[in-house]
Parts: sequence; C-alpha cells; structure tokens
Amino acid sequence: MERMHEVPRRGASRQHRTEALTASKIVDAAITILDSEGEEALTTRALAHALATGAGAIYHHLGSKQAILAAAAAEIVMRAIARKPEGGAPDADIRALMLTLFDAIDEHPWVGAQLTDQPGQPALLELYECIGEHVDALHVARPSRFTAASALVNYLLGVASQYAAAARYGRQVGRKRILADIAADWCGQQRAATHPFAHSTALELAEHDEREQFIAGVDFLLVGITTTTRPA
Amino acid sequence: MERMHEVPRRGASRQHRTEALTASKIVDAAITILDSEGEEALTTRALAHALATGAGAIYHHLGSKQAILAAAAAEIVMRAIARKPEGGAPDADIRALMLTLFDAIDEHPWVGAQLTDQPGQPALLELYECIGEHVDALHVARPSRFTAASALVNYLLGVASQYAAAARYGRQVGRKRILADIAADWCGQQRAATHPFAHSTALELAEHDEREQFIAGVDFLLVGITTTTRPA
DNA sequence: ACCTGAACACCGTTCAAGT
DNA sequence: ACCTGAACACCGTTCAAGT
Repeated sequence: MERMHEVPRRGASRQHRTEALTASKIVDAAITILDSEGEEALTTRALAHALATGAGAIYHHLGSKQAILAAAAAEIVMRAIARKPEGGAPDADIRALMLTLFDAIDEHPWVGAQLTDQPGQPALLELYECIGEHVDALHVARPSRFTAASALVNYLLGVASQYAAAARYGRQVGRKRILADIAADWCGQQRAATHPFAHSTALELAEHDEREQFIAGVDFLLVGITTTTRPA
Repeated sequence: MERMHEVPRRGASRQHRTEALTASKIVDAAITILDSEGEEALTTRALAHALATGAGAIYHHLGSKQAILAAAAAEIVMRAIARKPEGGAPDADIRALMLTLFDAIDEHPWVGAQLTDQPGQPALLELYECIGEHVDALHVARPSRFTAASALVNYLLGVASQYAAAARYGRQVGRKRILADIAADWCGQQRAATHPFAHSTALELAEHDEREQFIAGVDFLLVGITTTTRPA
C-alpha cells in the first residue's frame, strides 16, 4: 500500500460542536476541503472529522456524497453568477459572464468534474439559465436560442473538465507545469512524424495565456452565433 | 447494503485460458464490459473473471486501472479516426470528422468521461492531432491554429462528458428519457419565474435532434474561426 | 516470465443504539 | 429529531507463492 492518509488535520473544529449541524454547514465544510486539499481528500470520514461528528450525522442531513458535491458545485456557480458584471452591450456582457465562470472554475477546479458527474445537476441549470438569458439579449432568432446557449455551455464544460483533470493529477505542481510536461512529450523526436500538428504547436501549449485562449473560443462561438442566427 | 453485484456472468470465457494474456486482450475485454454494462461494472474483479484469471495477472501487463481505461479510450478514438471520411472541401471534412467522433462517443459514452479523467491522455493527443490537421487545411493563420483546434476539442469534450454522465445515470433508461425528465423539471410551475430561459426552452431540450445540435455548435465555431482568423 | 488469489488499506453507506 | 460510530459490502492494488 502506498496510501497513507493523515486523517487528523490541524486547525478548525476538532472540538465538540456547540451549534447544530445543518446541510449548509456540511456543504461549506466540503467546499473548504475540496479547495484546500482537492477532490480525492473529500471522504465522508474527512468531512465527519472536520465537522467533529460521525458519518451518520452527515447522511441525516444530505442523502449521499453525490448530493454534497452537487450542492457544493451549485454554491460555487451561484456565487460566481451573483458577482457577474452587468449593463454593457449584450455581447460584452456575455463575454464578461463567461470570464467570471472561467475564473470560478480556475479557482475551484473540482467544480469542473462535478458539473458533468450526473445529468440534471442543479449547478448546470443555473449555468444554462444565466448563459441563456444573455443569449436572449443578443436577439438570437427563436429556434436557435437553445442551440446557441447549449454550444456555449458545452464549450465551458469542456474547458472546465480539463481544469478538473489537471487539478486531480497534480494540485501542488500547478497547471503550468502539467502543460509544460505534455508539451515536452509533444516535442519528442518521433512525434514530428506521427503527430506533426501537436509537435508544431507544443510551444504554444506550454506558453499560451489560458484565459485569453478561453475567451478566444467564446468569441468564435459568438461570431458564429450572431452571423448565423440573427433574424433578417 | 443495497448493492448486490452478480459477479459470475453468463457466456464468454469462464474456462481456463489457452492463450497467453496480453495487454491488448485486457483492453478488449475492458471495452466489452464498458460497452455492455457501463463504467461502474468495470472492476478489476469483473475484468479478471471475464479473462479467467486473477487480479495480479492484469497488473502484470498494465500498471493500473487508469492505464486500462486510458488505453481503452485511445483505442476507441483511434478506431473512429481511422474510419473518418476524406477528400472533400476542408470545412466539409472537418464537419465529417467531428460527426464521426460524435458517433463514437454516442456509441461508447464512457469514453467521454475518460478523455477528461487525467491530463496528457493519449486519446486526447490523437483527437487534438486529427482535429488540428483539419484546421490546418482550412488555412487558418499561424498564431490562431492552436486556439482554433483547442476550441473545437474543448467543445467536443463538453458534449462528450455530458454523454458519459447520462450513461452513468441510467444506461437502460436511455438519453431520451433522461432529457425528458430534466425537461419536465424545467417545465415546473415555479421555474417560469426563477428560470425563465430554461422554462421556455424545455420543450426543445426534450425533443431536439442531438446530432443536429452538435453539428450546429461545430458550425458556430467554424464560422467564427474562418471569419476571424483567415489571413487577409 | 507469467500467473494466482488471499490480504491490505481504503471507500460510501447503513443502522442499532444513544441523547 | 438529531446524532454516534462500529459494521457492512464493496473498491484498487500488492505480494508471497506457485508454474
């Protein structure tokens, strides 16, 4: 066995609780663990310990680990949406919204995995709703609103799940390093023949600005959406 | 406990093996289980049983369960790429390629989860390379090739991970039913006030053609890419 | 070298029992 | 009603032992 989890953690609440446990306290504790120690560190045992309680108490308030994760992801998404900028031109607003969501995922990469863990995720509804309302402001023709909003959501989900993967793989290493390692692989001698495109873009993979790249993709979609679906 | 896995399965190889075990045989057996019984059914025990061997034999050929899944996903992606249509106009070719990949994911939805399980996934390199080569054929200006290819890959990953989620949630139920259930939720009385966009597009969620919707998103991206990045 | 399968260190979840 | 924590049914992985 290589694993050696140190369950007892310093700080916070190892004392007996004084206030009653609530669903929202459980979710907050889960977010704290997810942010500071990553997806894999969130076990029912670690959560029970952080809350100074037993496993059963958690199940009394929230029915499953999936429910905790779904609630945690919804909380992060709703916080992000709440601080979205407002009142500019429709396309500027949608860019700003997408960047706000990107920043939230960059800060809480585990959300990216959770968004696509189960269908009908509450966080996904919030995401879709907010993006959809902004698409409406673009005056996209009726039958294309759904398609346009879905395309933006799907693109965001793709980026988000890659962030989650990188965070899972090496939290302390950092994305920069992970991308550099992949780029080094793509630079390999034999790759030039077998994977010429990857080989020739390896440098960009290692050095590009990820936020800029993200918004460039959003812009591709926005151009496509506005030039294709605007009513005549 | 509610779980009651029936490990002994009918048919196939419950006899002793006659030929030696190989990595590719393990991967093929894994694909069979993943396709027929879903992600959750692929345990080392189930795989060992299907191959009429012990757990250790599998670890002798492939170092971890993640390695098996990565190899299985790469196999599916490479098979899909191998049968991609060729020789039309660049933008027609890239649409055909994306549809081929979409169909592969529709048929093997677990691939969608695997693509974003770890960074540096071999399947992802193949995906990126093939899409990138097609972007090159579009004569996209140098500095934007990487951005354009990444946008297409990210969009595909977003769609793919949603397919994986639906398959995980209810394999026998079917996507159609899962989407209908979500749509029913969005149609709820109180949703009209809190989530007007979702409410007003619920019908489309339940009844839209998913393949058509997918390619519409690809078209948004292609229009954006070609009108934004073509050299003057 | 290749394989076997019991054993190990975990998981999420349940449930009798306490307050 | 709310909570406790031991117990249950799993996991992925290892490793001494066999061929």
